[in-house]
Amino acid sequence: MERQQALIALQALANAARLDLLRLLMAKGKAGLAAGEIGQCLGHSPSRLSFHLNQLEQAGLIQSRRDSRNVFYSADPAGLGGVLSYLLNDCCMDHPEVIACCAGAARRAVQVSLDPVPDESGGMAAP
Amino acid sequence: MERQQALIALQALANAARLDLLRLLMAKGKAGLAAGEIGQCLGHSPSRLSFHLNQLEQAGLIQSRRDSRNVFYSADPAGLGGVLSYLLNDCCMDHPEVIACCAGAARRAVQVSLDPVPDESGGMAAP
DNA sequence: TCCATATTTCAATTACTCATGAAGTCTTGA
DNA sequence: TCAAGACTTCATGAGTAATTGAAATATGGA
Repeated sequence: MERQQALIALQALANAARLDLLRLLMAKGKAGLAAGEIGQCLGHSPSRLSFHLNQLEQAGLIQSRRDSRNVFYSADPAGLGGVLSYLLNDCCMDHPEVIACCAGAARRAVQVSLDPVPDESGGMAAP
Repeated sequence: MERQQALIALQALANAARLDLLRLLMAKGKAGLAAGEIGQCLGHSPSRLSFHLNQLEQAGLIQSRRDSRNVFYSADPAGLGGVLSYLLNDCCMDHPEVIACCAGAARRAVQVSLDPVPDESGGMAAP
């Protein structure tokens, strides 16, 4: 991820309404949630909600798909992953202490995403 | 790290000048850099620089100490670590796919900071 | 076709962030 | 104690972001 893209994503994250939104969508997984349901969950007006959803989508942090009358929004894990990766690798140059501070998460990360790999015969991580 | 604190840190990060600042200070390590030198490196006016340094300090991302006439600023690795940890753990609930996206960093993280992770199947896909 | 539901867009307003330059504080050395 | 250096703070103005409510755009069903 490039600096400019990371900056856009950080700006998207730097807002309470949007952070709540992302958190909710992360919890809901791939299926996501219809805009109306999100609005009910968080108590936002339709236009306010639409505004923030749009910001998050522009930033590559969420995705949308239309299903009949509803528009379903879901978190894009790669988007947030990219931001984290940018901060960790590029901005901090993998500074050991930064890493140590989120090592709990990082460790689970490795165990979750890397451990179950049986061999490397062309097999990639299965996300 | 709590949501409110994470939000403040994200707001601090969501600015090009401050991201550059943090990156520079990360590179300079514990010793840090005097405000004047930073200003020369990045070409900011004193008041502009002071404004952004203050934002970063309020957010817990950098620290300052006075040494004679100079004020030295240095990155606080725990601060950024906290934000990353918040995003990874609390916001994403350790979502495997998010984690996979920064697994390269995470993996180095674990290797650098923690006892060895039991994974010798070697060639993981580096994202 | 007409209506109801779901969501987005628009315009206006308010609130906030950032840059600038002048003035102020702190510290050191003459 | 005075002057200079190194920063910070303050006041102002420009630009940007966020909220609101009304109007517009889809979509599906009677």
